[in-house]
Amino acid sequence: MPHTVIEVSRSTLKRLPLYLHVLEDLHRQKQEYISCTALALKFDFGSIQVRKDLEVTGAEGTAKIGFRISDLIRNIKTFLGWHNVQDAFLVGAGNLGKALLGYRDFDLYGLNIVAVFDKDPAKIGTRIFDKEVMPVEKMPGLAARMHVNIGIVAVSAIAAQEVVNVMVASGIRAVWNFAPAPLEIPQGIILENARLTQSLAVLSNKLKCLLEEETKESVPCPM
Amino acid sequence: MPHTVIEVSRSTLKRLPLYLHVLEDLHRQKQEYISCTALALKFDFGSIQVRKDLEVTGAEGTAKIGFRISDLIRNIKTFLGWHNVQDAFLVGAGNLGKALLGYRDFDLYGLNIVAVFDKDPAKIGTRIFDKEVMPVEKMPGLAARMHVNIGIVAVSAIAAQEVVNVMVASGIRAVWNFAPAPLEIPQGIILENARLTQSLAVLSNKLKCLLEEETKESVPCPM
DNA sequence: TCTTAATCGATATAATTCTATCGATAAAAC
DNA sequence: GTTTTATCGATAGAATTATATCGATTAAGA
Ligand SMILES: NC(=O)c1ccc[n+]([C@@H]2O[C@H](COP(=O)([O-])OP(=O)(O)OC[C@H]3O[C@@H](n4cnc5c(N)ncnc54)[C@H](O)[C@@H]3O)[C@@H](O)[C@H]2O)c1
Ligand SMILES: NC(=O)c1ccc[n+]([C@@H]2O[C@H](COP(=O)([O-])OP(=O)(O)OC[C@H]3O[C@@H](n4cnc5c(N)ncnc54)[C@H](O)[C@@H]3O)[C@@H](O)[C@H]2O)c1
Repeated sequence: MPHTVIEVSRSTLKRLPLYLHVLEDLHRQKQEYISCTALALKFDFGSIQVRKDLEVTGAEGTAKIGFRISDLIRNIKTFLGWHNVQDAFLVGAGNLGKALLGYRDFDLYGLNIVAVFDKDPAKIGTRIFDKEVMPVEKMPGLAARMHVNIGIVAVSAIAAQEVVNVMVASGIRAVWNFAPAPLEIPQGIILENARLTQSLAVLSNKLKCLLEEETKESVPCPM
Repeated sequence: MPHTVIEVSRSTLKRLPLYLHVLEDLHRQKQEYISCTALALKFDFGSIQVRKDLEVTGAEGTAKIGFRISDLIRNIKTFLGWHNVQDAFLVGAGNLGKALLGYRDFDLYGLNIVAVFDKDPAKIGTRIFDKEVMPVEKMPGLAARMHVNIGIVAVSAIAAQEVVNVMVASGIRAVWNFAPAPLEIPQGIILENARLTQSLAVLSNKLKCLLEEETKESVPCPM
């Protein structure tokens, strides 16, 4: 029997953590069930969207009462791979790198930063959130030994490609990139860009439209 | 004559900063022109996509040689509203807040953080990247006086709604939210969520599929 | 017990977004 | 000077994604 490939859109994938956060909140408040209708109220999209998204995780609801929250949480986490926390290397102990190191909730999102690397001699050897900053040269050896699959790029754009190359050579399977540069990566390695500027671009454009609309009146701006 | 409303998709808006970064890089290297074909090589989508995106900014190219890079940069920045830098307030002087304060490139992206607020008495009065942390109570007065339109939320999820409410009451027009909580906001105010976990979710899911595919062989996983 | 109302699950339709095609144009090659 | 090639700009078509509809199901109320 041919195992049918379930197509999961990127959009759906990106909505799942939104649901998860709300669901964990409700779970802490001891609520047991929720309907798609109720869940959708928290967002600016509809209940059908929510139901369709939850469907891909294999969740099953009951008519009239909805879904069991604990089931949904488990299903979403399993679907995303967040039930098993993955170890990760972080390269770049700068402003952003420090923030990521200090983020307490990554374990909820399946991520555990186990080591930090930098190339600045002034930073190497110092400790940030109880982790020693190591020279990049140590990465290949450690990656193999510790079976680390995820590499986080938090260096300047100019250095990003070089860092990724080292990561790939070290056996890293997935790269989470915070630098604004487009990176080249061999086939079979996962690359995901976390670009703040994308989000900022949407905000800026909307604000520009809003402000323009106010000064010159009757300037149409799509919202 | 009816001014036709140009529909700009969110997807297009989010790709524009990607182009911008590459273009500014090429500009520094004194390259004068680029074709959509060449630009698209940097990304995992095609040249037609690039051309269609650039079109919305009003850019005009020349057959055989492509677009003048300086024109493209100007057009994109104008379209996003990044040619005029907007002042912004940041609330939450924690790990992430500090990283944002220390980010040198925001001026390139039309953003200038002019003040920082927190509610922790231990932090109030301290200086971070040469900016004094102020109590949240001071925001309403300052916002009106300084005509600040953008508010950045970098507090814990539990406090985010409360902070946004103060921002809105202070006359903030656009909110850039880093907390994972869904926020309620009145009609007419812009809300943009910068959620790292969305990006992480895509990465995690892909990695999970990759790893599963390896252990049990012949498990199909959509990529 | 029977009716009502809310919700799920599946299917169908609509909207959006991406990709391909083709003539026009401008530079380069011949 | 003519041909060739690369690219733009516009339009048409395909694919993807979001939304609506409808019967089935289950709990609650009459
Ligand atoms: N700070 C932010 O809020 C923010 C926001 C969005 C994007 N980013 C991006 O994240 C990246 C880091 O930003 P930042 O503000 O932390 O910069 P930063 O300058 O504070 O830190 C960069 C760190 O990377 C290290 N580094 C540079 N080249 C290296 C190399 N080849 N190998 C190892 N380490 C190297 C530096 O020594 C430094 O410690 C940049 O690409 C930036 O554009 C930052
Ligand atoms: N650190 C990261 O890398 C990271 C990544 C993704 C998302 N986030 C999100 O960003 C937010 C901040 O994260 P963080 O790591 O900086 O947390 P943090 O605890 O280091 O900082 C939070 C800051 O907000 C302040 N604060 C709390 N309630 C406040 C209120 N009502 N008014 C004013 N200030 C208040 C606290 O005093 C503290 O200084 C969180 O919602 C977190 O989920 C952080």
